Amino acid sequence: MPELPDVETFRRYLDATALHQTIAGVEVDAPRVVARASPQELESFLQGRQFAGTRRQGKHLFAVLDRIGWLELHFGMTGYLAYFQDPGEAPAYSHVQFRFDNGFRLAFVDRRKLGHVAPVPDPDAYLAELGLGVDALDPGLDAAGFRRLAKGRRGQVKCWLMDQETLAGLGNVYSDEVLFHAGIHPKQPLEDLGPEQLSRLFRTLREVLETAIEAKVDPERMPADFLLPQREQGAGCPRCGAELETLKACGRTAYHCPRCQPAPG
DNA sequence: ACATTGACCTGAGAGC
DNA sequence: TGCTCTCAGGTCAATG
Repeated sequence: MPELPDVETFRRYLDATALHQTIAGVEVDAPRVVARASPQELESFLQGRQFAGTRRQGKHLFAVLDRIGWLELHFGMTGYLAYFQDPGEAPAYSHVQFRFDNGFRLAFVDRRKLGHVAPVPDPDAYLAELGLGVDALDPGLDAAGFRRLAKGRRGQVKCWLMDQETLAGLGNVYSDEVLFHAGIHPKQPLEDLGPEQLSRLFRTLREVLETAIEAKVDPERMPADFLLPQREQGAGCPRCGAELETLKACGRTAYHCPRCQPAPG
């Protein structure tokens, strides 16, 4: 689930709920979800501090802590955030809970435990270590920059879109969505796309991500021509009605419309 | 460089 | 109903 639009939605949720409150304690019920530190180290890193703001790069969310660095939140496949007051309201799988001195809590919920939270005392060094590419919504990225990213690269366009070291933020679902709206087959060789097609792909990508964020990643609020709500066996193309097909690309299941996204070659 | 596979975890849904 | 199998929106390491 958590790709760029989802994580951006979590970021706004954190901003709207949990900023500027002193952290009284941290409760961890699944130590494997805490990375780069023990639960005790995480608590001492955070105790007495406040989340002063947030940043996001690709699928990584960072809560900025005054002076001492950041807290990283990565959501794996099933992670999300929940803010509540009564401990009894904690959703199942609330593996890490940040307890604030106003009595509220922010939970990092992650059923499959493939995500993590981690203290980041040195943000610059950590970002360098992550090696993430430019955020897909970075205002400094334009069509020309996007074309430069593709230069000299080969392989299937879907795999390239999902490569976090090139462009950060797209996963299986949104790479499919973008290619669907661009009318490009997932296995289209990147090297066969001309400059105009790449520029159009870039504009489509931006539009899709922004639209998903506006819809708060709720499939019900997405435009009628979105593929995402149709991700199930036997569903029809929201544009032409043809039966959607799946294929394997980069080891993932890719949904596409055989009519709107003709096979290359 | 690029692609595929299995592992990491755990639950949901299908099929028997 | 209960069991077993397959699959799931993310990464990472190992292997062609």
